[in-house]
Amino acid sequence: MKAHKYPLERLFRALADPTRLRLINLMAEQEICVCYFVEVIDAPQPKISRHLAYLRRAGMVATRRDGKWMHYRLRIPPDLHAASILKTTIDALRRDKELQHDFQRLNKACCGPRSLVQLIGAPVPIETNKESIRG
Amino acid sequence: MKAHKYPLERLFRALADPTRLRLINLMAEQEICVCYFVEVIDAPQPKISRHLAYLRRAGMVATRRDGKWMHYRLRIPPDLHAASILKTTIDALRRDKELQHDFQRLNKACCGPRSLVQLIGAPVPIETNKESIRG
DNA sequence: AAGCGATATACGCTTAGGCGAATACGATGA
DNA sequence: TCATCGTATTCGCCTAAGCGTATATCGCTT
Repeated sequence: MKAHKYPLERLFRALADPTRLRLINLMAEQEICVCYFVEVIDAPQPKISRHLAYLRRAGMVATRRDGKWMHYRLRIPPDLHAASILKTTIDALRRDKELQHDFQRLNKACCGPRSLVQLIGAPVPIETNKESIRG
Repeated sequence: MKAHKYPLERLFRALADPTRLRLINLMAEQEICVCYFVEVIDAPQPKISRHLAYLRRAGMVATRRDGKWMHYRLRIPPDLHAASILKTTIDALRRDKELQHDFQRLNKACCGPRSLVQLIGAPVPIETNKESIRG
């Protein structure tokens, strides 16, 4: 990642990609496992991992390992303005039709009948950030 | 400019550049003439014009011609979330030391002794957006 | 250790977009 | 109409960063 002159520049670059916006939308209220990102966004796994790595280098997500599974969650930016921008962004994303479909696919993958063999046994997302992001 | 999947993506790309952040900061409360941008930011004039053109294509600024001079002003995004993000961004920029120096240089160029020959007779910035951006 | 599933990284290619330098354009005034 | 000034655009070059493919790594299980 390039060195940025202003801290906000790093935030805006991280937000300036459609795949990363989808990832952020999915993480808005839940810690999510990579396998669900791949399932919901329906993109090649390396593409998902690369964008998650970008968000991690930008300091926007934290990770938690659970055996073979990696969970990603949003980190609230310490800067109040950055946090406000991120919150407003998430509120805007929630209004988008296609991103609402992402949530439906997430619920189907996580909580519906486990018809997909490769997802059986994968860990279910747990809630996070609820009070800090949306409170 | 690329076609963007989500409207916010266009906003974030426009904000993801240090020169454009400086331009936006300077335009926050005033309509500004290109010659002052060049003077304050102290960059080659084509660089300033290219970034202003980018902001215009992104729908973030409007222009007004006054003889040979071109004035740029911020446009409030019609989308409420985008407007909120822009406002928060401007509030954050105002806290930055270097960007405060930009304002000092602007005041010197506009209102101080006109020691710089090429600025004599250039139009003085007029206030704009006061109630909509900062109200 | 070997094998496997989940995830991360490397590689090669392509494109958006930044830059400086040169040039084109448009309005004014001689 | 011609020169000049302010501004915009074009050109060639370069880098950040996107992509798909292939491969490496890591944790678990046998």
